[in-house]
Amino acid sequence: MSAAKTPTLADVADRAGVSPKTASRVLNHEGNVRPDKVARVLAAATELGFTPNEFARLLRTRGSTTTIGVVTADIGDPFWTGVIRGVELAIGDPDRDDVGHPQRFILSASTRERSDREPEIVAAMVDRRVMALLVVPTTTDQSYLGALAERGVPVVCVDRPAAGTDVDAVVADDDGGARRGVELLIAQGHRRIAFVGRPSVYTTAERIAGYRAALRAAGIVVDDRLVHPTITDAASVGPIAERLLSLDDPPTAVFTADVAASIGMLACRRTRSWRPAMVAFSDFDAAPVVEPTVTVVHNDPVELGRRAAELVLDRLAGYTGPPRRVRIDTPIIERESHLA
Amino acid sequence: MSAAKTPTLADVADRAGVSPKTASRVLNHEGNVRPDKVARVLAAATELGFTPNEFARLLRTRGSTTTIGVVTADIGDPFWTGVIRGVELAIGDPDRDDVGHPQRFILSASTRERSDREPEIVAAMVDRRVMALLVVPTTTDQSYLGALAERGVPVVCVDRPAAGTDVDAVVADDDGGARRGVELLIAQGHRRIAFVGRPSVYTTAERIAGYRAALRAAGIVVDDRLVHPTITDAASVGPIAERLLSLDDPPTAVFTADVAASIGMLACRRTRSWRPAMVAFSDFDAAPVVEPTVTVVHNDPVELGRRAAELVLDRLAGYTGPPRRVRIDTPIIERESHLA
DNA sequence: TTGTATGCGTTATCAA
DNA sequence: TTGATAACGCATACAA
Repeated sequence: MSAAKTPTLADVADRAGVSPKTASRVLNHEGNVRPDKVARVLAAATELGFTPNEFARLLRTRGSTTTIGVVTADIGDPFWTGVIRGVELAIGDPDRDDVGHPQRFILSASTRERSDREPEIVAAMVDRRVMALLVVPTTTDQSYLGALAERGVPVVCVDRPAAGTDVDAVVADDDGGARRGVELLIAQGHRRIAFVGRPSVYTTAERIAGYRAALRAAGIVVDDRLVHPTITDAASVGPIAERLLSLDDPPTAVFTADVAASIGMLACRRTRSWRPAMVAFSDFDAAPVVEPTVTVVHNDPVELGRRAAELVLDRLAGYTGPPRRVRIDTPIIERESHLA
Repeated sequence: MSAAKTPTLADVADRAGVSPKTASRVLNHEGNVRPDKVARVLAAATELGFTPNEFARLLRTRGSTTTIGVVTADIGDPFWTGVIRGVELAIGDPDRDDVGHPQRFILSASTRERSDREPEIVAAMVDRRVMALLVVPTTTDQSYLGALAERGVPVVCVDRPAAGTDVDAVVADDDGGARRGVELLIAQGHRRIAFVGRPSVYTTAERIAGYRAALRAAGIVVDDRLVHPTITDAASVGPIAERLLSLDDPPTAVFTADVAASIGMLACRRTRSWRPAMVAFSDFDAAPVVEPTVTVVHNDPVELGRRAAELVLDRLAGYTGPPRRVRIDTPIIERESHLA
């Protein structure tokens, strides 16, 4: 509205009766300025409401921003906002050694259904000179990220490793977590254990692998009719439960591979007479308060984001070693639902 | 690592054998360039891997970014990430009339415990020339936002109105929602109804107001020993439940004012023999699947964020009217827990 | 301690 | 259709 042109450093200098350079010195606390001029410049800056133009500054200093780019998959899933929360926590952590760092920001965008936009979004973020990038890979090829890392932009993949290139990555122990979860059910004597979850390129595959490994180790043959990595939301668990129940030899236990599957399964327990034992991948708010309380494999998006941000901060702090892989533990939280 | 200097427009122009301006024309699709030169420039840009320096461009064009700044309170609360999700959805909505808009981003930061940082963060975002600002007010005075709005930066407050200035705001119907929720309990014959929730400047006050209004309207005198806007997390509900139960005349129903209170209350129901009727403010994943299913006042952070972003987009599209207040409905979702 | 001249990478102006 | 030149706002090098 008001066209009141944003005041520049030159305006401040004029008003203070000094040269632009002196004003710059004052505002950047370089010292070597007479106290009275310091006062005049400061006063002028306040009166004018001067705020430095970050673009001009960064253009001149060839610096990068204090911003970390975060590219997630569909933002509709609270899991990814949990990751963002973890990044927030890490970059604002006062315990890190680089105290007095400037305010850091998160520049976020999600690919939303169209994973082909992933490279575009990354490119746009690089144009905006983000100081680092966190990417949840959704495409089948992240080789374009390698070029970035070589250009000196720290890149970390989250939740899944990058395909086609070797960059830092933070992933959860999907395989091991699923395996331990299913083992818990096997230890209760179950031999017919269903797998229910949503389809996903990497993580679901890993969890299915863990599920199969646990069964194989126990000498149980995998029945593919029990494996349903096909749900879209909690509601879609209902029909799957029907099909499972209609089998000659229905499962006596269920491993739910994500929160949606778990919520859906709980709904089935309520509305149907079916009461299978249950272990869930990913903890959720209600798990400790429903009846029975739900035993889960803890999969913490916040921790994922936090560790990823820490890898980034390490690189920004000077680490130049080879790409690192961090695997976040997925410990079992034993509650009641795995008991027969 | 590799110091491979980022190629500039001049580099592209050199390689294509044209002037920088011509290269610029081509890259910005300004037209009026001979086809063969267009091809040469495009080829050179690709070969060099040229990406424009956004800072230089914005400096020159005096433009603002395509970024919306979002300042939230403590990012530890999933409610705020829900708001961010809503903003994401709105700014990426292909149904809006401004199709073909450039990739828009969210620049986010949270004040984390220290609400005094709110103005600093806003200032830093303005220095970064965000095209608009969404703020969840945490301080007691947002008059500094008024100046911003006058400078032409669209500002929208989310969840709570700004104090000390009149800017766009999107808030939930906290008062009405709480009132309707409590009325539901009164209709079931309850007259001793407790209020449990976390302290908060604005929203909790509104919800308590609704709670009181409902009681007053029913001729029930408010007993302050039943009002506990003091929890910090779900676990802190336990001691409060003890105190409520130790009263001569314990409540027969509870209104939980936020998700933490609701989860905490569910835990109390499990671990104690106390089974009060219950209505909760804010829906949560497990509400439809616990026993009994929880009747809630629906408070949708995603909708809050979405509407806020829409106000912003309206202003960016040219709306220059007076500040608007949007109140998001908080409809009751009747399930079972309100029944005695 | 202070100021002048120059350049960062891009676009705008205007003349050719 | 093209290109030389200036300017955006700031910081750096170098002088004074």
